[in-house]
Amino acid sequence: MAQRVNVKSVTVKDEPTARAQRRRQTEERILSSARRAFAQRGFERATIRAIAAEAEVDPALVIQYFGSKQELFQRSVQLGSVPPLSGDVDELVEAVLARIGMKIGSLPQATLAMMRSMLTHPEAADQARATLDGQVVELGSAIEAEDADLRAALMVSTMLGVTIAHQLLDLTALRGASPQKIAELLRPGLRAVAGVDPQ
Amino acid sequence: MAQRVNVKSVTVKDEPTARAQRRRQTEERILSSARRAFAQRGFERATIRAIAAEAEVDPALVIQYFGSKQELFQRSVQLGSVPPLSGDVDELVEAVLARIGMKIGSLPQATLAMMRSMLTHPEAADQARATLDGQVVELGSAIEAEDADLRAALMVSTMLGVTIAHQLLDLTALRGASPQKIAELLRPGLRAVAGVDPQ
DNA sequence: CCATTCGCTCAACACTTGTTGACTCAACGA
DNA sequence: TCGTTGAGTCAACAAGTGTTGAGCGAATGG
Repeated sequence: MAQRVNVKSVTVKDEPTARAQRRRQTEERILSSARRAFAQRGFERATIRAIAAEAEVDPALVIQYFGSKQELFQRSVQLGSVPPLSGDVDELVEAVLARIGMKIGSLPQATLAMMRSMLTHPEAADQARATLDGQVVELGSAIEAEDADLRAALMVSTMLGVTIAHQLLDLTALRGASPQKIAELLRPGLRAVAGVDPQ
Repeated sequence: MAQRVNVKSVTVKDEPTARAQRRRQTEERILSSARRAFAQRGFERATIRAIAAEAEVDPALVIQYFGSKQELFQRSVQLGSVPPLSGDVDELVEAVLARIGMKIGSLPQATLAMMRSMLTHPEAADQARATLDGQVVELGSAIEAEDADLRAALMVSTMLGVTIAHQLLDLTALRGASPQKIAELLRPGLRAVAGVDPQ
């Protein structure tokens, strides 16, 4: 149970002191609980008390570490950098589909927290809008057809809708569906919206 | 300002008494404020006090009339019957598109309230899931291709995504877009998902 | 005309929320 | 070894929430 810890930091460099180590551990534990809570209850229903309880920590500590519930939320939804899409339209569509095929069902809690809260929490809405707008621009600049941005926005909206229906609403018809199957059925439609022959 | 009212109910039948009339008026006024509040803040952030204030009424009256915030919400999201879809696949796709073409931008507050709350309010989620599941079945039973229900679910999800992105998130690229244009761009994609040649 | 109904308000309750400041005590560094 | 730092707790506060019960006064109807 008790984990042995170097007392004097014998090794050469920046061996983190036991205290700092412990601090980062609890901080990470809190963040993890927070992400889970925000992801499945949304910003308003997730309470600091519940988060603290799951992290086995006093509520006051959460505030002491993160400043406020809002700041905790911001830290919670910060996601590891998403590699930017690139290539021609065909490749982009495939990339988007692959993202669904692989990642749906295993989306990071940060993303789910974000999506869960974006309709009711104004700051989450702003951030979501910014993120989605960004993807629209990325996609749009590769589309040659007229109304590139509008088409891109519709593609993004489609993926958004499928993700919400599947991950957050748990639509019955999507419950058992395999991500690959979904991607496969979506492909012709997405290609059509992107303005290339559906093939 | 003062509207003349029959004192003795001279006319033959069921002339509503002034009191009852007044009551239904305030009840409707409260419902209207509630719908607006739920639609733009969501269930948790919409407060009874704010609703009552906008309806120029005491908060207690809201509870007295509707029982609880939850019951008020249920009454608020009850929407006038949606005509069930019917016909073959082509007609169904057109009907769905027409619904976007006409109604996006002028969706009833009840629907918006529902959608706004469905990710964070469990009861709203249940009701939304039920409604969407219903539409999936309607659509699915008309699709001849394999995976009819899955295809139907993807169509419904697409419409859901577009509506959310347009009405609730206010995506920049969708901001100015005309509903007809959106429907037009969506058509080939939807037809593809429905399993008919995109044409 | 008068007793009763009933729309409506007022003030308060009970509870939950985020947040704060004083405090404890083990780890730390010299 | 000893003073200091800092992780973590405890109890409490202030604000806001939904909800309740007593009460007022006008409409009602006999």
